[in-house]
Amino acid sequence: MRYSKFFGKTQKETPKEAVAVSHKYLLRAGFIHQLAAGLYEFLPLGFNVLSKIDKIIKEELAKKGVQHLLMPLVHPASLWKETGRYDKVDVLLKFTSARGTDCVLAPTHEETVTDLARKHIRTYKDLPVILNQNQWKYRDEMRATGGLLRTREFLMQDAYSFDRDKAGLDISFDKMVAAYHAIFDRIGIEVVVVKADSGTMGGSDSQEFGVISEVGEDRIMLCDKCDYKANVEKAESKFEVHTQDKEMKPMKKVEGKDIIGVEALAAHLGVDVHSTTMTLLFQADKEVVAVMMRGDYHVSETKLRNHLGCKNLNLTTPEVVKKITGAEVGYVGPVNLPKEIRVVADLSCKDRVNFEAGANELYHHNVNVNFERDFPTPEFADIRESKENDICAGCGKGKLHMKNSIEMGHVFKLGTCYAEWMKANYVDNDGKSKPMVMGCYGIGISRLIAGIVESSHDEKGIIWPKSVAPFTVELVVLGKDEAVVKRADELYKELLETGVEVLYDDRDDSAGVKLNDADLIGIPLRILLSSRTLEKDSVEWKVRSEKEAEIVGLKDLKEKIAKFLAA
RNA sequence: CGGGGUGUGGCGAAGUUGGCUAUCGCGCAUGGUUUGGGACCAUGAGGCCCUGGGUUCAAGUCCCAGCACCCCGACCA
Repeated sequence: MRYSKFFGKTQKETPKEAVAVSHKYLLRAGFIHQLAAGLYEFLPLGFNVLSKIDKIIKEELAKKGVQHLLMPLVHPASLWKETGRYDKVDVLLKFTSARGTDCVLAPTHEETVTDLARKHIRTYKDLPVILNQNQWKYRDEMRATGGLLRTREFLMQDAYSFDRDKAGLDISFDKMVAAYHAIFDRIGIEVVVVKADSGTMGGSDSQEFGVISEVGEDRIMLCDKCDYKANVEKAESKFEVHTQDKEMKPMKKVEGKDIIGVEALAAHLGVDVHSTTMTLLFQADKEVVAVMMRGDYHVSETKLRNHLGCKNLNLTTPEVVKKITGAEVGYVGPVNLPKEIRVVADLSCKDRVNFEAGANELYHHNVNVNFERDFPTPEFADIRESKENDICAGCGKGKLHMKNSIEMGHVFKLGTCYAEWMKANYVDNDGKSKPMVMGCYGIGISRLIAGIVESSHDEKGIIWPKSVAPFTVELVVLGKDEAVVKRADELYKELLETGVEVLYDDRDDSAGVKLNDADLIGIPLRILLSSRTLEKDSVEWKVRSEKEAEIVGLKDLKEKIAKFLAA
């Protein structure tokens, strides 16, 4: 392609809305254009990259026996009512068709694929099967950010496995995990796999594939000694154990008006932060639950939600706090709570003696509080969010460190929940009808583009891995000299004939403009022809990811390119 | 959805207590001189100053309403 005729040129100045590096470069280099908040057009450069990734994914999945299909983006609302997700998924865009049918724009395709399965799979002989599509998704997020990092409409690879039983699911799941590693390896991007929460997807096991990056919205914990990795929501760690008093002291009520925060409170009371207690009231579905957390830790709402087995979990309103405890937020404690309130304490609270807690009385705290003597011993559970430098629960030696990560892919073992909601059954070899066991597997393809740029760029622009670059070679001609331009035109045609994807910068612009644009766009190999190189019957050879350029004879060029591409 | 901010040629910006023909840089077009890291000169094109109301002799500027976008937070199968 001749760059002079190419649609979507570079721009020198960064549009002000862009903050993330990938967003800046992708906009400036002409890969994408923003239509509206969270909605992007893929220009020819961007579309090329998208297509490359799309192809790699499909090929790698096919190798594992995955079958490709395509399902609609518009779904009848009735299907979503079957699983109950019509009212539960709040990013769901609902609309009424011109004919008056209630519809949704698909944020994911469990409903449609399960519908297909129940209509086409009859016996255990039809199982296992894994179906995949690379299809657009629409999620009406409250807020889109960071260019392609979080959009409302995005291309997603989503696969769904159907098995006879849990053992079969494990095999399908492992197959997909292996395929994902093959995909990311082939693209040439380093991913970190962490244990994650399955969220409202339901199901048990879940893993996230992420790229470590400061702009990532996910927080993951990595152990510096072993290979333990987990999403912060899920990460398990050992808490610090402090020596405790041998004897219980009498409980005492102390005033602490306008003392905000555990640090200030600990200082005010003259106690250690770890002996203070945050008591929080959560609305867990219909029940109010009191949660005790040691002052130096925070509650992981994910862990708490999983422990309680509830769907919705939120802090209660200040009105509810007042009604239940008689005090304001900030002075809640376990002592004298109404008997019917369930109390869950984090494991870090266990075995403490003479600790502090709110007194359920405005401006007052209790010190020297003790379990059993002052209030019934609550249930204990790990509901603590791990923090930087916590001791790893995996090896018990290393420290956990927090990193931000961009979630690229997510795999879930769904189990039978969708099959049960939608009656997707098969007849097993014992003649009995059983629900299919499902898994689902997704990669955000458009987000992956941003992830690649985030992890592969320099101060001049993007550095595309060969596997997904929009073109593999950029041919640059410098100067207007007729002989040079003529030779460059010829070379361009020769390269095209060998099947190399070439972007030919034939513009009548200065060297600075063209070289800077080439750096920005980030095509892996740059071949430059000028009167200077032509004199020596050669070209300049510059690999984008390397610092130094070299001179290569024109007659050796094609062979060298072939070698470069094969490497 | 709560809080904050911004809307001025394609991009980035300036525009004072309301006051003359809306300004600058980049980009674009034409001609010329240049040509290995964002060249120079000359000429030129390109504007519903987000939209709609209002105040005023006079509105890009003030007031009201709306729309869009951005940032922080909540949300994110």
